[in-house]
Amino acid sequence: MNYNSNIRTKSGCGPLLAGDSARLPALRQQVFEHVRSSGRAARADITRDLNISGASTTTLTADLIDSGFLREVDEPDREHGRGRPRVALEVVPDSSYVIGIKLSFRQHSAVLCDFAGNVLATAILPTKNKRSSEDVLIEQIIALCHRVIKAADMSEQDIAAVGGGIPGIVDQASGRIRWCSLLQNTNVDLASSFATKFNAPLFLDNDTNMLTLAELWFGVGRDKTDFAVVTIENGVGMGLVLNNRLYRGTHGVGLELGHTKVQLDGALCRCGQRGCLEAYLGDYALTREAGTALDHEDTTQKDNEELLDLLFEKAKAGHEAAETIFRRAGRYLSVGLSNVVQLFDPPLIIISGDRMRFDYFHSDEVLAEMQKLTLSNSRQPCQIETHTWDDVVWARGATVPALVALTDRLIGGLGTQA
Amino acid sequence: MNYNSNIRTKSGCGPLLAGDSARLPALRQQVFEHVRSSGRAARADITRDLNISGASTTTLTADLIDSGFLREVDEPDREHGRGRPRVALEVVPDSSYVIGIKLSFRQHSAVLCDFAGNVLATAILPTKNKRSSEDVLIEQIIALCHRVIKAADMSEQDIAAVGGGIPGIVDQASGRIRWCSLLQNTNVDLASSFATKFNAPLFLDNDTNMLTLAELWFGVGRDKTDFAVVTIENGVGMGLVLNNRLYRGTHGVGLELGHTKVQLDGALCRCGQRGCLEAYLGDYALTREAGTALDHEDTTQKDNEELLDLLFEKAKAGHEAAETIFRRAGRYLSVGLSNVVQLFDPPLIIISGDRMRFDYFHSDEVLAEMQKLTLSNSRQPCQIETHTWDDVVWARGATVPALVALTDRLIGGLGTQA
DNA sequence: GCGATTAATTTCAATTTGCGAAATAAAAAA
DNA sequence: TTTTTTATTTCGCAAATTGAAATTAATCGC
Repeated sequence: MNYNSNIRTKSGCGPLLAGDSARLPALRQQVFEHVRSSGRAARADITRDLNISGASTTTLTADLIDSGFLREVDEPDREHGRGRPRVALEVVPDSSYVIGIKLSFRQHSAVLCDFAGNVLATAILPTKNKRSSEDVLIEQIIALCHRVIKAADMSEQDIAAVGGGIPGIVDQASGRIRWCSLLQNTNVDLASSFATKFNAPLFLDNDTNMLTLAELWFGVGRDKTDFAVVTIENGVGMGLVLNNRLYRGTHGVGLELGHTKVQLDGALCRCGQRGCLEAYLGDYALTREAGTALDHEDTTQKDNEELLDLLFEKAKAGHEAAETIFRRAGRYLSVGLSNVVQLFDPPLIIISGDRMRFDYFHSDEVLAEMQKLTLSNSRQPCQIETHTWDDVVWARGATVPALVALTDRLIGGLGTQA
Repeated sequence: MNYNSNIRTKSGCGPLLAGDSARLPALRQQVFEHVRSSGRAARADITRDLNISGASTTTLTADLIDSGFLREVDEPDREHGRGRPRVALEVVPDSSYVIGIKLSFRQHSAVLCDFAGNVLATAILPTKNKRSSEDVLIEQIIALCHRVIKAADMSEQDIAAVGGGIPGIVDQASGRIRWCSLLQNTNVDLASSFATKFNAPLFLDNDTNMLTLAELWFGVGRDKTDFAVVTIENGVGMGLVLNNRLYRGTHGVGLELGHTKVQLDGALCRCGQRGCLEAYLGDYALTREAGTALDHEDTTQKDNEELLDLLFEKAKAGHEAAETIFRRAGRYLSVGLSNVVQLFDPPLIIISGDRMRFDYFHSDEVLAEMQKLTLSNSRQPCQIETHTWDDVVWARGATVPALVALTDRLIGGLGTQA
């Protein structure tokens, strides 16, 4: 008999499970996070922005300063009116350090950040373009970490946490990799293996999520509570921030914009379906028509990457067939984006990823077409930004879970969600 | 494009605007809401579920009982093991009452609920099928309210708040109607007008949102933190619950599933675009092909609604052309649903709305096709439920904002979000 | 029926959190 | 220099919560 079962004769109304919704972090942690996100903030700013009393601010900042997490900035306030000048506070950057890494086929990238989020060093580890075993991948990650640590002239002991973004499906809570295009095996507990060989915990997530976090923490997403990030690399992915939090979906499979259907019974996708957006935008989608569009001898002995570049070059030079390929892809991108706008109504979409170097994908035409495809019920058009595809940005996003975990551990009890 | 613009060197890192995210309601209110959502709960349950101390539970419940919001249930606990038996608490239902209404073309519906969410009475006001002026609509609403009040044998003074769902675009915060298919004018401040003629405030929102709230508060959505509701009525709409909250999008325009594109350059939609989902599923989409499919004399002097029913009847009787129309619509519905799954990855989609009476829209074929169209990366398939299209359910959803506002006012200071 | 046991609830004395008001500090303006 | 203005600190105080112990109300084993 279960004596703990609730007495539930009548079933009531209203959402269940409300209790688990994370409590707000303690004020102390909020103050710290506010200073970190502001870069610099005077006590008066904190009082105003967090809507707390000045007395509390004094107490809390004094505590944080004593603990060595904050400090006063000497540099006098540049300009002020009357009254006692405000004293800016800032995060003591060298109280902790974290590493963020992005794993991909061509190369792994890493950044080393201090506790204030400043990048202290970056490193790159070129890799061979094939799937590897878990052991090899771990070795590569550790080699990469050591490389970036060395670049920053530090030691492994200085690193408090590591975050990593991988192309694949991760159960972010457990750190278990369900599937990853870099790995031969599935269902790999990379985080645990890492923990046995390195002096800091590893937090893993899907790489698109990491890029989305990069935009939320360091990019244009900082002042938005909701936005979407669309990535066009080998596949087409999406990350979503809702209410200042990364939304991961139920299965943590990632939000598969690339496999939404834009054409019933359309082009064949490598997932086996027809009409997926990716079947028009993915690299294989572009290159499989290259053979038809270009002279045969041009296409035979090139690898995919070279072929893509050739195709792009031809298109830019005015080769009509080649241009059609890109134009069509751009048109379907418009459809995909307009669907995102219709379904989510975000104020901002950030488009990123390696393939955005093909300007057909961010031409005015694509954007205009997208706006045209979107119901404009007197709404302001959704803002679209195109961002760099620099791997370091992705790696920097990977520092976010590490910073969040670290902050929770050092400063607060209950967590902010990333 | 400035590629480094997203890395601001000295301005800090992390999301800005974090401070404004609503504080949690006071524990007192959490206790009340937990009891209401449980139907009944003993103090020991509250202590466990809310993760607070028993001492607090005693204090808070005593306070709520004193204030007349909760009471102990006499009825002894049916079964318990050793130890002092727990005493169940429940909401005092008749401390306040609210009305919820759904406005539509054929009829307006209303329910009257007590503070515990129990439906005490319902009422319906048939209307003529045309757009009306603001004054007429207000009169109808007030007439409807009085009708449901009378049905419950109460008086206007007993009603503490009214919630309303309308087919249109509402700025839910201000109560201003940007556009509504029932109204001749746009930009109508219905809530203010109502306040001058009725003794309780009116909270307005889009009707799809109200249905979504109904599922969150009274339906299968209660134990999910995230789910989607798809409505098929005249148009195709969507409501989304993320993290136990209704997500409204930036512009509050509603999430326009009906105007996502499922076919580039596809069928013409009444929005002027081509290839919208609604252009295959909307009533006009079905009826415009009826003339071609059926004998001419059958179709001429019927109105849309009759024509639809005739078409459905013929299809069920085996009329091939008629059947194709529904089958195709069902197929596109599959595409739309699978796109929702790919983009949001919700654990549950609830399909509702008047048109679901056509079983072609919830046949096994549609669901099977949808699952087939969805990447199944080892994920469990998204659960799909088809629900009744009863107007009372919508109206009941409309009580939610009223109940929430009331609870905030009576019991807590700061609000839970609906 | 009677003590032992168990679980729910209450009591009570801290403790912690955060605030308002007044005091103090540091600058510009008069 | 004095006044004004703004930032920060000081100092109780009030409210919110909690842990530990006490109390209550039931069952169990004999």
